Amino acid sequence: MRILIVEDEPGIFNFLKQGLEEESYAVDIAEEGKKGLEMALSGEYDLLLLDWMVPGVSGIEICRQFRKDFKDTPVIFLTAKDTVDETIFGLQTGANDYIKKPFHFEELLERIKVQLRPKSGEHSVFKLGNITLNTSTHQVFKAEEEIALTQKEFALLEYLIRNKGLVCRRSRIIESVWDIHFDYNTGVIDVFINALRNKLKLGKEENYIQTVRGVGYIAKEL
Amino acid sequence: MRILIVEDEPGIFNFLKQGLEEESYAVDIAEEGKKGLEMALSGEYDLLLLDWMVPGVSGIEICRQFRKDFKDTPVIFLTAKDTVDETIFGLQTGANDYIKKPFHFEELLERIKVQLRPKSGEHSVFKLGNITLNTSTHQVFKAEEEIALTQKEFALLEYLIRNKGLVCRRSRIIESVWDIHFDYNTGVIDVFINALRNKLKLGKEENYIQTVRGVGYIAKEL
DNA sequence: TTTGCGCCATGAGAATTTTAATAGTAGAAG
DNA sequence: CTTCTACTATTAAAATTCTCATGGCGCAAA
Repeated sequence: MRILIVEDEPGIFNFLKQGLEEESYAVDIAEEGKKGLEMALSGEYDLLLLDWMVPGVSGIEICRQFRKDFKDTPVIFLTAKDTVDETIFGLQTGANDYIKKPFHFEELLERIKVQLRPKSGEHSVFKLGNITLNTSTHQVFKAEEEIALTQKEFALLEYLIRNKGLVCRRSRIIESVWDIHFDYNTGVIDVFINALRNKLKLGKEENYIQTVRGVGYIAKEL
Repeated sequence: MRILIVEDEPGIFNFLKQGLEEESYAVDIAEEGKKGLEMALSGEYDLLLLDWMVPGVSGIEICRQFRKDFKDTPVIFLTAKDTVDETIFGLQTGANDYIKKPFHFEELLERIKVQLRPKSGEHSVFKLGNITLNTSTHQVFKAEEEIALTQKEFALLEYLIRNKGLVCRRSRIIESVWDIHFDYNTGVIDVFINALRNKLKLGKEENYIQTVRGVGYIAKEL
């Protein structure tokens, strides 16, 4: 999932960029309104985080322009406490949510997830090369052949495919798939990656799940 | 967790009540403003859901009065689309969030969870009789003795204790602890309840985890 | 190119989790 | 009070998941 942040304060956008990237979002920054609008209109993004007060074109103007072309992409405003009442105007121009500064990162994350959920929920079928994964039936196919996977194997594959093309860090995999948030020190991931590669018969020609040395794994088309 | 809904339309409050109770919240309804304020001020609730347009004392007035005594209890407004701009005024008077009608139940649920999270996060130690469960160290004690539990055993016990005093339906347990949201047809819960009762040595005198025939289980003080 | 280090792959065994079968029990019906 | 039925308790075995040890391999430095 790609997120565009339009925000001029480095303290804030660096904090956001780092945090969101750790959550496996792909993040771009625009420090100024005109550039932000231009990037937003490129259509590359799944969600916009707009600062209310940004130099150049205002956040609300970006939102309005953006909405002309993109009716479904969620927009969240970051607003200072004392401009909350203006922000409501932003909501009327098509923003989906706003969050008051200072905010807890966790809360922002929740709101982002809420906004992105309906869209990702629509698609219950994901593809990776000739592999098809269906989250509603919990089935996996390699070409025409159904592959029987266990719960954890399925969950791991789903995580990798949902983040197709993005490097998945071990720590993030452990958190998302195993729900372990504390002293992480285990080799389970390797074992299950191994199991997936075997069951899916991924040889050298079909190396869809690649190792990223020192970091984790990545699922990608060849 | 106890939630008070102040809302006059039966169609809405019944829908909310049922949905939230399925999520193991305890829900009360006030169909009218004066009664709603009175109930809110009783201090029994962990969260308020206020309709903006409610007969008698207005939602915003309830919120303002309530805030005088309860600084930390979250308040969420349910607002019709065409009164959004007034709602901002509600946010300024101390509401924590609002949601536009018509809304997706899932989204409301997320927002409720967000608001309740910080409070429940504060406490990492839960008690049930002489049993102590610590979520940050992942330890469980029966009186002074530490009891070694496996992951699933711990998760199940945590779920039961977090919902202490409330009946936990099998379907909810399966969803929360096992993360299974589809055709549920298994006897795992029974097996793990059994394991917990054994490990915690719950005899007839210390029947902290009781069976609710046909529904599920309940953890309660004696 | 060779060496050395550290990370990853792999396989086997241990522990946990799940299934499935049987026995037991509460509550309804007769 | 007895019987029947449906649900729960308990146990053992099967399946999955996890740990651990060993060997292999990539990458960097010499």
